[in-house]
Amino acid sequence: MYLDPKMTAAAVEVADTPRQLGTGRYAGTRRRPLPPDTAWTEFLASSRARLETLGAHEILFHEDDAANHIYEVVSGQVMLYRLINDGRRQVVDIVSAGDLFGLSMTGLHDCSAETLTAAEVRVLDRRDIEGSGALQTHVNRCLMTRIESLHSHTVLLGRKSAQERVASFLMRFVPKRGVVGCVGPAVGHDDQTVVLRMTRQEIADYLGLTIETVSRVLSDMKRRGIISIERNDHIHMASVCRVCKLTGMH
Amino acid sequence: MYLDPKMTAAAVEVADTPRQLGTGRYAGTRRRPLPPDTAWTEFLASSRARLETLGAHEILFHEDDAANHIYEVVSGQVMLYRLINDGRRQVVDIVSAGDLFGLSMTGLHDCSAETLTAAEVRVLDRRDIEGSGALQTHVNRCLMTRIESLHSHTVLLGRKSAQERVASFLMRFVPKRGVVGCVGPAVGHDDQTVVLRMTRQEIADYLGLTIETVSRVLSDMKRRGIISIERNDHIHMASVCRVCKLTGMH
DNA sequence: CGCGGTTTTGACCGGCTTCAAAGGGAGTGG
DNA sequence: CCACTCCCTTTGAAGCCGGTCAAAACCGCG
Repeated sequence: MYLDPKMTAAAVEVADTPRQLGTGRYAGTRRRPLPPDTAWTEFLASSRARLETLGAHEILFHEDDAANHIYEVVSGQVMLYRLINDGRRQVVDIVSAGDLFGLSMTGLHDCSAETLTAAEVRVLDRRDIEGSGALQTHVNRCLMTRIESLHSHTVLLGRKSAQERVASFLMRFVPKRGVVGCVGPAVGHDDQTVVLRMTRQEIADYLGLTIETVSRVLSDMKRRGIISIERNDHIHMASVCRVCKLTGMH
Repeated sequence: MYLDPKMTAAAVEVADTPRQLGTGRYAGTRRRPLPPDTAWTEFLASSRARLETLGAHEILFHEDDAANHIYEVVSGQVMLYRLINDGRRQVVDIVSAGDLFGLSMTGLHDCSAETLTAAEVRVLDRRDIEGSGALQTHVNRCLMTRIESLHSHTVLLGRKSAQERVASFLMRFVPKRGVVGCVGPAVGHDDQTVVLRMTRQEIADYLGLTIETVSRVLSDMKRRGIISIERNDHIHMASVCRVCKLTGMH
């Protein structure tokens, strides 16, 4: 049911790059919390928007379906993925509370959307937001955030080793570190438990790896005392800082 | 000056995927030409927008620079890239005529921008567009297009072999095929010459490969009669269709 | 012709995939 | 409570793709 072996990331010369860049923040999205957008919240209150409550692993739409609605994650997480004909899958994005998804320029969805966890999703008619400029401003901010997140993920897929990918992935779930902007090495002891609400297969498809490699990297980190795993989806990091150092950003 | 070896893409089971997806179009952006946006063109005419004319390999901004302007490509191509501290580089996007770039949610650019070719770029003040809803609509469309393009690139980096990446890259430059939406196998003979306005290093950094691998793949395609190379940046494809089949989308 | 840059080619190696089998954990039924 | 199944995960062994390092070829250009 599968196939194709594939590649290797590269080490790269940056010969003529003119200057050294700024502080090396973690590659996760450099997002800051969106300020409340009154036009948007008012719209939600008055509109025909409906709130859907979904269980884990429910599909919202498929690639190539007509894109007549846009979606806002209220709670939980949703993954967006693409398939290629021979069965390979790539998870292209993971969205959570406040994120918009399902917008399309072509009229057809360019990927499929499936909940990772139980989730609430607000479904809006595409045309309802197309009219209003004030709403577009909010949509805009969400799109820019997604783009910055995709840029980070591009670097991960193009240039990071398996270990760096898994470490980066773990850091995604640490509040105030990684994704939201690292606040620095954090004083005192610095342990943390993250809950992975994804199967190994989903993680692998997100990180551009195989299920076996993800498993091996986690086992190796466990062996080295960097993490401990309980119940398979609860991962305890003895030192967040140590994991962060493995991401390839420091 | 570099380093890290890296990974392998994966073959993936898609066990519980409910249905077979639609037609396998090429993974390049599924973009269709934007309809003329009168609000936008009027704005450009009346605004303080300035048009900059640049040579090849000029830098517009660096990662972490303040993002006070947004940019519109008028002609030529611009690449966006990120560096990680040890020198690895990943080109995260390549933009051309009509595309906007340099928008940021955080106030700082999340990547650097450098021209690939001689180019004209319109530079707009960030605040000039922030006010107007009508303009946001145009910005929105551009952002959605970029996101769809990034999704395609994510699949390429996460799941494609070196040969598939290079073939996909070549198809990018074939008008009416790949990027803009494949019009099908094309009747009659179907040869085409594309001009690569990028060095091997830039191509490698875009495709998540090394310079040597890019070179080897191209040599191999040449040996097999699929392409011929003249003057190093002119690549003649004997049959576009044949190259397209190597992209991994068919 | 010689020189500096990029590109190509070669030989080797290693990380990740592949293929295969063993190990858990949860649910069901006796 | 235990046996059994199913599914996911982990572990093992082997192979290959692409990276690494190094040298040769190419290509303007002075």
